[in-house]
Amino acid sequence: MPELPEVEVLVRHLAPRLVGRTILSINVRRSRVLAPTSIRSLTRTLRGARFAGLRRRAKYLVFNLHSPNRDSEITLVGHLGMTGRMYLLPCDAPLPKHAAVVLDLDRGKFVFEDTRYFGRLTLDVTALEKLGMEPLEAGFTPERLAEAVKRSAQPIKVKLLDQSVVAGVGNIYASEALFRAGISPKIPAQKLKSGQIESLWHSIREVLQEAIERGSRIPLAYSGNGTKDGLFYFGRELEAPDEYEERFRVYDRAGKPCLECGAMIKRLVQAARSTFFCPGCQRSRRSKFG
DNA sequence: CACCATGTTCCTTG
DNA sequence: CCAAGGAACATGGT
Repeated sequence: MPELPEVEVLVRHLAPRLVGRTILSINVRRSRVLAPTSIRSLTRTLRGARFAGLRRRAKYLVFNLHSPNRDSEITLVGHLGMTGRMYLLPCDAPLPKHAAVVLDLDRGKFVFEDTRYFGRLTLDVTALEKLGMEPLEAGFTPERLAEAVKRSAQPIKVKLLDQSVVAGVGNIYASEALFRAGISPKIPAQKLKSGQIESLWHSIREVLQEAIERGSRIPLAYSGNGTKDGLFYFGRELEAPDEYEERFRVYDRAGKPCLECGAMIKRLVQAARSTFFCPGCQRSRRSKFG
């Protein structure tokens, strides 16, 4: 679920439901997800605080709260890791097996669930300081992308996963963007021509923007017993069948024909992650349109 | 049992 | 100091 588009859709969903709510109590069931914040510190800081805002930065959710007791502003940082979810439930709803943190609110409760517990909900803000450009914002230009990448010998696919360069692109959309740009994932970043950089810049934005738009159209599923509030879910069963076909053009399609040229989509491993690409459309020399 | 999984951080090596 | 590679984290699906 969680790359930039999924987090963006989640933030848009949660923000209006969360802002204005007050935290009555904090229930930490897996303290690892708070690290390096302690249970005591989180509990003391959040009790009585009210949600004032929510925004996205890369794949992070940034919650702003106000504490009336201490008259101070609080920043709470969330990350979904690989399997994290955040949603609102009625206060009497049963908790999922892997609920990591539960915040009881003045109306309902906020649940952070994460089967693998790679995610975070913490007062530690340092991760945000290391992040690079927001690909959908004005500061992201072909020139800045070229500058950020021109001294790296790393394969471009690996470079796209580096959150200090372009923040928010993950393993799925890195493969998808390179496919659309007609660029081989194996090319050393510094060897990209300016035309390819421009094409890649455009593809990154296009792929992310389209995913946000698709995610915004998918109805959210709800956990709990028929009570309809808040479980964000990106399951294929919720998507129209015709849309599922178009969701990814190369990701997880190894061995299937390329929708553009019919060649067999291939999988390779880079930096211990799977990369999917079309050997026909993504040559090492030039972009699709020369 | 084997391998795979939408992510990040830490440690080692060069 | 930096770049790059790999293991670790933890659980579940196929």
